[in-house]
Amino acid sequence: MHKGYLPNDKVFLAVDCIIFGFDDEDLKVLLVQRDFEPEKGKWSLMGGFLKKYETLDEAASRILYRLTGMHDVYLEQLYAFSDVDRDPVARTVSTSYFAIVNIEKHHEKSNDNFKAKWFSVNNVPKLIFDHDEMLAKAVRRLRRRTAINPIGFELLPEKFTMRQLQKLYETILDKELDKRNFINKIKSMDILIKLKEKDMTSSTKGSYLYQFDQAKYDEKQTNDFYLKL
Amino acid sequence: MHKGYLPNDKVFLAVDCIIFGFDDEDLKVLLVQRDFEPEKGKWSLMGGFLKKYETLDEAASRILYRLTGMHDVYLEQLYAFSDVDRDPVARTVSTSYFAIVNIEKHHEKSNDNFKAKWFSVNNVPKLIFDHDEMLAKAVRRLRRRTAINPIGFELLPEKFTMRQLQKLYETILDKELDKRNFINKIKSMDILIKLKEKDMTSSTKGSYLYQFDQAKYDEKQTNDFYLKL
DNA sequence: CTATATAAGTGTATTTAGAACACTTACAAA
DNA sequence: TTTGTAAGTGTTCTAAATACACTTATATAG
Repeated sequence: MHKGYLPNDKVFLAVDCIIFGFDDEDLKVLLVQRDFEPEKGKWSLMGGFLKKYETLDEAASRILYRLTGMHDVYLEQLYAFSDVDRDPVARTVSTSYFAIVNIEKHHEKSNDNFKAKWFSVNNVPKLIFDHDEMLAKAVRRLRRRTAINPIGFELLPEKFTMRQLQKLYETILDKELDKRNFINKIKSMDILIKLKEKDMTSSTKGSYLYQFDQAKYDEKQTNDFYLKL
Repeated sequence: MHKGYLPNDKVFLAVDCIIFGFDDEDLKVLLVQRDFEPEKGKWSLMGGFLKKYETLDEAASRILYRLTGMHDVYLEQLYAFSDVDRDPVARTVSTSYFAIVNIEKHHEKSNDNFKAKWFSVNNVPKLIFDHDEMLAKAVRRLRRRTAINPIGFELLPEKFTMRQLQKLYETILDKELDKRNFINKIKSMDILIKLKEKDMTSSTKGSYLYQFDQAKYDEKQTNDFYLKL
């Protein structure tokens, strides 16, 4: 064996996913109830082990797909957690990823093999191991990301109203925003398409629906533009 | 063994350190010349393997101390790199850390067991494995960090002039800053102590020396304040 | 059919923060 | 005593962020 590569130093490398969604009311996180020991019955993030022939990104995708049936989801590496005793079974380092998924789409495809449930991030049960810490870190990262890069669109249905979008940002950032200022800022980004259709469920007057313009967004991405709220 | 914990899934977990310094001219990075295979003789980041009974942070500290003899250095976890073939010897995932050290202090304590050398970040040799990518990511992170949090003070001697500080920021951010605007912004942060002493080396007039006020800084840290340049 | 209630939609004025800009000063060396 | 060098210092202009209030469309209840 080569210098330094001592088989005894090998450890388990896990991947845990913090999966965010939004339901017009709350920012939610998808948790699973463990059906195996240790901590059977407790709530936890969806996780798994890194396989020999995949990258961490691939492992995160695989784990996410296994639970939600969804591909092409926004996924971002968050942080590697490595407390020596974080996992009581064996020395395991876990690299956490956060994902942003559309709850509607998720409900169509969800995998019933897992006992999974959406929880409001403000009302999450005690999680196993250091998963609370992971979740807290993910929420902070999501807030910062959202303030820089409009990734939040992933959380909305394909067609949405300005008020839904505003509600989403208010929920993520956990602060109230002014309606007019918000609309102006969003319009100035120029990445939305205003549709002729109206959504009539929220008011008698009805409110216009918008669509995210992926092409324009990609175009702008190159010269780093950003949104500050 | 418990469900999912398959010994065959264990991997090596390395830690690589991107060590930044500043010498009044350039932003520098400390590299080591490998004296063992593979890639013997090539330049690389200082690295090592995670031991069974330490966290990643502890491993990074240990590795940094081994090379520089320095404790209490700014260290931040950067990113976990996991390409399947990134290390030709064995499947190894590497968590990278970036460190900010004071070059002067380093020179006093440096460990001669390693062939280490400071390189300007703009003029770095080809590195082994994916270390180029790690370095590039670290530079980006350092830029963003510096624009938010005044961590750059770690790179300066204990007493420094405004022009040195400005030069440092210009170097990190890779753009020129206006002298007066810079001073105003720094002063408005109120985390520096202006000394009676002057530094006479840079000009005939001499320029006042400043000191970083750790106490005031810590105080402000709580309510997240930041610096935008 | 008229009145009422509800959420949507819209523009301007004020404040604040960022950027641009040039001359004077202290001192050493010629 | 003159000259050269880097330090030090405020104000104006511009752009961005914020604060703020009334009108409109339409369904429903009286």
